[in-house]
Amino acid sequence: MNPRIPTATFSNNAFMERKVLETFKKDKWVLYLCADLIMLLQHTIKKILGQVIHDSLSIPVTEEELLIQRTKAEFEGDYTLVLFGLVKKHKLNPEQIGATIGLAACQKEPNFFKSYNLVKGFLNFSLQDHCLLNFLDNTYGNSQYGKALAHEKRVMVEYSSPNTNKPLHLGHLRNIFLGWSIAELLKERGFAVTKSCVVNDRGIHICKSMIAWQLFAEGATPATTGQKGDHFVGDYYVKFNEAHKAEIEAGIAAGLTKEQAEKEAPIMKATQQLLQDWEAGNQEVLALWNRMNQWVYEGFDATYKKIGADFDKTYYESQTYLLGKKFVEQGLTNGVFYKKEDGSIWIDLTPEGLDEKLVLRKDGTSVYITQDLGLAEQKFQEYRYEQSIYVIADEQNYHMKVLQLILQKLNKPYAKGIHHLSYGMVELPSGKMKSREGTVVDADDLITEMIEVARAKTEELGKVKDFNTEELEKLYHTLALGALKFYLLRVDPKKKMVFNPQESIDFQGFTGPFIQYTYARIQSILRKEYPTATLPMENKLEKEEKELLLSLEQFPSILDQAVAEQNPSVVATYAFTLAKLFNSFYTQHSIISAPSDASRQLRLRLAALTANVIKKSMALLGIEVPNRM
RNA sequence: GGUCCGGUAGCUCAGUUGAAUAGAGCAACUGCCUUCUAAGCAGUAGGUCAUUGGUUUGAAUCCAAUCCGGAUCACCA
Repeated sequence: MNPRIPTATFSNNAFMERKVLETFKKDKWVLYLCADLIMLLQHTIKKILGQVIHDSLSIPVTEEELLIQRTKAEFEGDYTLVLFGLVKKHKLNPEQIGATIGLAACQKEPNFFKSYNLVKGFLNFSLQDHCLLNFLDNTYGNSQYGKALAHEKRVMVEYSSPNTNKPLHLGHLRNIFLGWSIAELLKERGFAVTKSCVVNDRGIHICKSMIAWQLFAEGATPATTGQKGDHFVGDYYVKFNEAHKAEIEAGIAAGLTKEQAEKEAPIMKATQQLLQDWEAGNQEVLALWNRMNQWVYEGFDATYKKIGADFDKTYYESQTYLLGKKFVEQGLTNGVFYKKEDGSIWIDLTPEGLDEKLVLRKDGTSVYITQDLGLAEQKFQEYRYEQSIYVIADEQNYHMKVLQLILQKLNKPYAKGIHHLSYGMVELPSGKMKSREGTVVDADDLITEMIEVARAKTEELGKVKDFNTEELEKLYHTLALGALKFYLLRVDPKKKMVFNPQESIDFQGFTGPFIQYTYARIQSILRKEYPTATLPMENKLEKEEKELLLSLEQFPSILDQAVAEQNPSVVATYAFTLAKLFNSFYTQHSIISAPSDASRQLRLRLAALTANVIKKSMALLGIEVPNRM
């Protein structure tokens, strides 16, 4: 029989227990989280210590007031209560209350706390091994570990949202990996998620590609050239810019100013004409527009498939760009907007410290913000979301602020649920990527290069010589995308990052393949032997075993943290730390040849649970793990 | 100029709801494959946490000022 475990949170029923928390982290956006209380040791410790402090010192404390952290490696213990807060608030002596609390806690729950020690204001507790063994035995075979029960909170995550005039580049990849991962993290923690994509399929940019195609293609198509559709169309966008540049130079040579030359360039005038024809519904123009967009979509789909991105709903700007006009009428009637003499319509955001903002041009056409207003409404009508997350680069911080503010002023109930997941741009050592100057790192090219690197490394190591071609291709793909996705997701989204194409993405250290490798190693053991029988509770834990277990136990709260902060790098860092802990354990202790049956059962379970958690963590980042590599 | 974001080891980054001697990876150097996969492990070296002042028992973290870098403030999207 298992020893008694001293709180209700460890009972079987507690597995179903849920708690809804409100988390405010940095921004005012409210997020509801569900935490499975069963596994959270920290929570249990707080509960016990709160009671102990109340009983032994007659001080009422809330759990929020207690600061519990993992004990630093150089001190003895597992978890530490930091006493300074209590000491300050109640003007107490840390030596005295530390001793009192430590003693009382160990006496009250001897099956939970093994011992305590006091160093300055830090009260360190060691936990009884069997608490952790119990956790391990209950969890190791559970592939659902980390998953929260479903609840009714609906969230929409919009990401990718490309223009249709050029192929996806490295910046899109950061956006896509981020958006996809956040959506999966939300799902894992019980949210009902809709992944959406807004395709900017109309406007001057696509007309540029169209005009260049008309002028220079001589009827060529992706089919006749064998080129991927998005690249094909992107090439004409580049050709437009080359032609435009030449015409500008000619204009300047003829005595025009730069601005005049840009505007008056024949190819630019033709492009504007094309846009007007498009808006007027010119059949021929629409046919070409449809045809070229179709080429692009085929290209995008191939890339999405390759990187494992998917969407539940796609909005096309051509179908939604007029929606916002209703808003403008509404806002005019209730006085939120006002009309200037020339007929243009504005909103005054100066009371909020922003500027006056145009919402409708004097010719009655809508601007960028107008479209987004309409689309927000459309999304809400269709999905009744409580939160709507926009994964958009930080250059649009102002735009998103304005969008939310206008919706608030219009009293839209969904305004407060709008959240801009703002991420930093990916730059090159030479600075920003510029598609006009051809300095972008193309997504497809980059993936191809990564696959080559994966192939070279794998061949060099020669560990999978028995793999057939198909298995090898699959492995290279898994490793290449693992390296790339991890590279882009391991850093805080809001920080801009520099990508150096010269230094290829690593396969060692803090990387995807390092973690994949750890997983493959574990699988190699589990193929030989999978844990059976029962786990003897008299096992004494080695230092490395305990470290691993304490880390594994934190997994659900790591996921909550990632969701609350909207930050997959939290999961990436965790997965890396976990893999490192395992590798350290692995080199010091043999699993198959453990000193006893009891120990072997323990270590097999540790290996199995580590593999599960690694697999789940990586899956939430969109990264697959191989059984062998 | 207004607003916002950032500055931590040679490089890339963690740590920023204040807490023990500021941590990883890469690069450099030293060890470890006859034993479950060395894409690994163990170790050495590397820091004025941009600067200055303040709050505090305690500051990379909070406040103020300054310096540097970036974004944005379009009848572009």
